[in-house]
Amino acid sequence: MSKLNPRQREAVHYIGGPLLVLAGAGSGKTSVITRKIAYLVEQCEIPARHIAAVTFTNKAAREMKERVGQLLQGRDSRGLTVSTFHNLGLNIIRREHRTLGFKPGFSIFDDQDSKALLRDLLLHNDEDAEQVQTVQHQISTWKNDMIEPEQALAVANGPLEILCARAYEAYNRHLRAYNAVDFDDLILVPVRLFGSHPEVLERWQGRIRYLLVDEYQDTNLSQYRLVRQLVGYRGALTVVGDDDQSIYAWRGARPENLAQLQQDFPSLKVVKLEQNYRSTSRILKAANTLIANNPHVFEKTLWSEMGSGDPLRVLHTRNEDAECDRIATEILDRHLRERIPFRDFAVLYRGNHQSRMLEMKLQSYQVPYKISGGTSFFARAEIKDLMCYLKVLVNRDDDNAFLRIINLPRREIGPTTLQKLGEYASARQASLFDACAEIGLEQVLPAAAIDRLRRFCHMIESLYQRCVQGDPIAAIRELIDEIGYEEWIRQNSASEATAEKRIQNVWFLVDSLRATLERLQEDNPEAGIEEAIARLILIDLMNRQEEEDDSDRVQLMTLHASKGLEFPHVYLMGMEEELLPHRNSIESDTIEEERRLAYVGITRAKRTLTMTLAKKRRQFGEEVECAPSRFLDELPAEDIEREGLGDVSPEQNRAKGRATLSGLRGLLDDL
DNA sequence: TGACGCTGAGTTTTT
DNA sequence: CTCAGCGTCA
Repeated sequence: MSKLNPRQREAVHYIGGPLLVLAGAGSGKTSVITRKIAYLVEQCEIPARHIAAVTFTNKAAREMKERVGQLLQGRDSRGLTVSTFHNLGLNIIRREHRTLGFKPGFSIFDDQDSKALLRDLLLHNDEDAEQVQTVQHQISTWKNDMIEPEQALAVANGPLEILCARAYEAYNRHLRAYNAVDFDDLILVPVRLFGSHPEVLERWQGRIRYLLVDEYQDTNLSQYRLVRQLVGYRGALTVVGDDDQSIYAWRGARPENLAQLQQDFPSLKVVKLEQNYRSTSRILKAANTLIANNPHVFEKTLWSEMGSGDPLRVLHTRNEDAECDRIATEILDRHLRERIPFRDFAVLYRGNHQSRMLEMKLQSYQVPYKISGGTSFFARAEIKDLMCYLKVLVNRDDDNAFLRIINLPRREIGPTTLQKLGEYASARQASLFDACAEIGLEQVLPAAAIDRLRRFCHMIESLYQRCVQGDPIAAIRELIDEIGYEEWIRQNSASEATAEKRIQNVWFLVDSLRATLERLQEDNPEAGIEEAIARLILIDLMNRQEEEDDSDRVQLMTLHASKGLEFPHVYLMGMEEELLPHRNSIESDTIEEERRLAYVGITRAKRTLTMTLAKKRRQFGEEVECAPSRFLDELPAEDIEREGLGDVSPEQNRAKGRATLSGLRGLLDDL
């Protein structure tokens, strides 16, 4: 992809003012962003350190960085910022922590941490902790909408919202006390800082002289504000996005931010990328006609030069068993007959639960597959444990992390001791860690308990000393040995094999920490273990592990997870009312986002697309009749082959899959 | 601490 | 139906 098409070139070369690039699926938007960065550095002579590109995921940032590095080949890319919104926010908070009143080495609360904190707070107020999830979600929504606790309380409607608003206030107060921020704060705190300290904002505006934003349709209100603040009125901005691929409104994304740009910048230039380099024209035609049913601010029609390709197929099956069986046998068949590698197939679905039956079928036919999604690296218990040790190491006020590891491995410190300690600490306005050292504690706890607590604190303290004075990575390795963590994992694992895997994860984390620290020190020799740990909290190591594992497997994932990816052969299962337009979306009348979800699924396919649906489905124990998805009626009938409807009975249809399978035996014998 | 049984929910998910 | 989360009991 060394040649840019005229539209792409226009998007790369236009630097006269704010630019919106409407990049259809598969139109080479990453090329445009990376080429534009290179262009800015080489042709416009903007030093790389004054350019920032912002993405949503670590993976996207990493890929972009790599591609820019290739383009600039040794030329000066030093100081270039390519990061996620959250990472950028983290950097801003770190640099400005003094102004913000944070102690250095603050903690970042992830989803589970904040849930735990909320549960605590709700229980304290005698509220039932049933609705932690709801409360957490509401607080996150408020934060993304930039609503402060007081405002929330003022606007709150009904007892539930009042409860949420109160919890919000307490939650924020406690975060402060822990010297911690949550994920939403990583954006929100910088925005507030810039709002109240123009001189700080000016400094950052001077540093970021050109800003590029990817996936702009996914920005929420606070991210949008951050972009606008950083850009100021200079308008040195390129945003890339696609309103038709906005599928995250349910978590605060505001696709209308795309249209909003025209009001913010009357001089906005719009470039549409409509040539698709991925799919056959039949697939694109289907995508175009489907999405034409949504209202649009910017019209766009994808086209390609990849030839018309095979018709799309819609397979009607008797039930979900037949549906999954058909997909599994057909993939196996095409793999053997047409020599298509397994990795060229993807099966996409709306909800994670849909993968279960399919997995069983794939296993029974011995088709190798890989599921993306599921528990991420950082959600694994052993990684959380170790991360909490690291968190306490850099921020002893992080009571949450403290509580997780104080008795792990077992140190004979039970709930009663911790409760007493907690009461003492909160009366003294001290963190749990600091409270352990206080003389007054001897009034409330037996000497033996205090001794055990202090032994723990002392261990952390001496570890910290070793980190600062000597080799921090070596010190952390020693710590893991010292606490007998490997032993503990072995005792608490179901099998020897899983224990080994978990131990490997632990050492992998330590090694990642080492690598992160080294990388940070390249830019800034002053960087210490604190920075590396904070950075690590944000890095999704899972992705890196996955990259290494590029074995030949069928890919299974949700439609959401498939965004940005492409596969030669795509199966889109569960094309039914209540499933693809999901039931909740039908009820809440948010069909348009569901349609975009279907659009995303269709546009993942390069060569063939097969959609499947079942007539009946077991749901919550009972059999339910399923209606075909309305989206099927919105596809061009002339490009679609239907199977299992009318001319072929469901039984014959099922037999069809089987027949090919038995034919495979012969093929196998030939090999 | 660990095993068992009850209850209730049951989209999508990144940072 | 299936699984997580919780509480109870030995």
